[in-house]
Amino acid sequence: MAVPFISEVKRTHTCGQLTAANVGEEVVLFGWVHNRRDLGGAVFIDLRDRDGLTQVVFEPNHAEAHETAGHLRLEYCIGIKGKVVSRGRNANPNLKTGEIEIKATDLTIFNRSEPTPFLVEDKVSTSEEKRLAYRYLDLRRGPLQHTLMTRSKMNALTRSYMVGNGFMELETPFMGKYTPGGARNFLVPSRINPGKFYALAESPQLYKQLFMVAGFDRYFQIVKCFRDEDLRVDRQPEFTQIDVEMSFVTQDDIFTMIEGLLKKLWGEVLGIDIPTPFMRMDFYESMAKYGNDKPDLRFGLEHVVLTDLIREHGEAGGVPMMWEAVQQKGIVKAMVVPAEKPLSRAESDKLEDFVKQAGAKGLARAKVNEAGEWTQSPLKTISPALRQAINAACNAKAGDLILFQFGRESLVHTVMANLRVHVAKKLGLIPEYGSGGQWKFLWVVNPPLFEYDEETNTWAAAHHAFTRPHDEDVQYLLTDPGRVKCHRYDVVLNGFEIGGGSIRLHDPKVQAEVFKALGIQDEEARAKFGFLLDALKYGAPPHGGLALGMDRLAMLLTGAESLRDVIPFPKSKTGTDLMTGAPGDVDEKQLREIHVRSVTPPQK
RNA sequence: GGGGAGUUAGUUCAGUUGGUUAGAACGCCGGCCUGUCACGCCGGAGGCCACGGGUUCAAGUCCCGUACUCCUCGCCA
Repeated sequence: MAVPFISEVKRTHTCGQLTAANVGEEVVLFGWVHNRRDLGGAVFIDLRDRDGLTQVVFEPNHAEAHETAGHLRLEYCIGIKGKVVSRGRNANPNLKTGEIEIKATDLTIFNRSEPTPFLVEDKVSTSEEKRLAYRYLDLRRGPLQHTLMTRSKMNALTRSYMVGNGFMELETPFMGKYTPGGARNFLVPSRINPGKFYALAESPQLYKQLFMVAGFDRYFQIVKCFRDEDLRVDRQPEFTQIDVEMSFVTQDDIFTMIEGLLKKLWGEVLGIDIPTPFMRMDFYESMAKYGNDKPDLRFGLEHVVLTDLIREHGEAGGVPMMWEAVQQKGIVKAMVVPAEKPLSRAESDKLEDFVKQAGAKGLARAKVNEAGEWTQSPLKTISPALRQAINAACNAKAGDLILFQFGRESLVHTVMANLRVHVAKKLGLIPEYGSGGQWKFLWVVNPPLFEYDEETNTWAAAHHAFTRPHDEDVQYLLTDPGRVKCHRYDVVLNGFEIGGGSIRLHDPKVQAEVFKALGIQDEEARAKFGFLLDALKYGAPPHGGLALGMDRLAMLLTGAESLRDVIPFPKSKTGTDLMTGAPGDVDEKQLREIHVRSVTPPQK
C-alpha cells in the first residue's frame, strides 16, 4: 500500500543532517537522485538536497520500493522513508553523513527527469554558456548552492548590524530622472508622457542625500543599481549595493562604521577576525606605487617612478625614447622582478605580448648583472650614470629583471598595474583566483576633486559634483582646480574596489564654486540637480556616506572566480540572459504605445 | 568600438599531410549483478562537424564572412 508522501508523511530531516547519533530512527527524506549504483540486489542512491548527500539503500525484502528504485535515474525528484542504520566498516569518510545510510522501506517518485544537458556535479563540467542557459540546473550544483546561502547570510548580517547601529532601511525609486555624467543609464520610456523617459537609477546617490536633509540621520539599503556599460568579470549591468549615508559625521566616523560591518561579515561568514582600523593610503601614493587606486597589497612588486630621473639626465641619459616621453608630459615607470623569483627568458618574452594586449607599444627590460650592467635590454645606449641611478632607485641587485613602461601617464599606470598583478600570479605570489588566505583591506583617500579631460580640455568631477573638497583647498577651486583634494574614499580588498563614497558638499556657496570650476552654468545646474540644490538651502546637515559592492563582497567571501557565480541569474558578456533570451523583440503595437520607433529592423 | 581565444554526439573532448564508414569517456536505452560510493560486465541508440559563402576531384580539416560565448583594452563620476 502506497505511503502518502508530503500530505501525511512529512520530511523529518535534510540530507546533510543524519549522523551515527540517529541510528535506529525512522526518517523521511526528500531530494534529488545525485548518483545511483544498481547492483541488482541492492540499489544505492545518493540523495541530494541543499544541505548535503545521504546514501539510501533499497533491498529486495521491500519489493515495491526495490522495484521502483531500479527505474530511478539522475535528477529524479523523490521521497523516501526508512530506517537509519550504521554503515560500520563501509562508512564513507568523504561524506558528512557517511557514517550512516537509510534502509528504505518506501519510495515515491515526485517527478522524473529527462537526461540533463550537463551533469549536476560540484565540479564544473560544461561551458558557461550552457550553465547560464540552464541556470536552474546549474544552481543545483553544490558550490553555487553554498554561494547563494552565503549571500543570504550576508544580507541578514548586514541588516542586523545596520539596524543595531541605528540605521533605517529606506527605499528609493529605481525609475528616476536622467542626470548626465557618470555611467550610462538604462532608459524607460513613459507611456503616459509621450517622448519622455525615466532613467533606471545607477545608484540611490541623490535620494539618500535627501534622506539626510529630511532628518533620517542614518540610512542604509541593500539595493539594485543599473548601469548600461560594458560588462566585465566583476561588472554586471544590474548589481547590488549596500548603500549607506550618515549625518553629522566625519570621514573617520564612516570608516569605523564600515570597518565594523566588514569585520562582522568576515567573522561570521569565514570565522576570520580582520584587524581594524584598516590601513590608509593616499591616492597619489597608490597611483605611483601600484598604478591604480585599488592596489592589491598581498605582494610587493611596487612601481618606481623614474620620470624625474630621466628629466635630470636629459639627452645625456642615452635613452631617447624615454627622454622624449618625459618631454611630452609623459611618465616613466619601472618594476623589479627579483632574482629570488626569476622568470625564464621565454616567460619574459611573453610579458611583451601581455602588455601589448593591454595597449602598450612594447616592454623595455633589463637584466642586471654582478657589475650592475644590463643584459637582455634594448636600452643599449644608456649612459652608465643613468643606469646606476636607475639601479639605485629600483634597489636592483644582480639577477633582478627591471621592466619599464613610458609614455602617456594614464596608459603607463594602467599597463604597469596590470603587469604587476600578472607577474605576481606568474611568480605564484598570489593565486589565480581567491584570497590565498590573505585579506589586505585598505582605504584609499584624498584623491583630486577634478580630473582633466584631455579630449574636451575641461575639468570634470572625478567622483560626483557633490563631493566636499578639503577646506584648505577651497581657495584653489577657481585658480588651480587640479590641486584640490577631496573627502572621497574607496575601500579596497586584494585589488578589488569593494566600496566607495564621500563626505558630501552641503555648503551652497562652495557648491556654486565647484560648478563654476566645472564650467556648469547656473541654469544648467538647476536643470540637472535643481531639486538637490534647493534641498541644500533648507538647513541640510553635514553628511556623507558610502556604498559597498555586495556582489564583489560575495565573490571575495566565497572565493568565486566571477561575479556571475554569486548572482543567481546573471547576464552574459554582451548583457543577454541566455536562459530567457532577454533582451528580446517587442511588438510594433507595444512600441507605439510608448511612443518609440525602432531604427533597427527586426532580426531574422 | 579595438585586440585575442573558442564553437565536432545530450555533455566533455580526440580527429594525422585535405582522402572515402567522424571516434572515446560520461550520460541515455536494454540485459546481468546484494555492499557500492567515479560500482562492475555485456549489448544498443545517438552527428546539418555553429551558420553562410569560397578553394578543391575531394573540406570537420584550407580561405573569407556572420552569429554566439569567454578573456582583454576603451568605457564604468
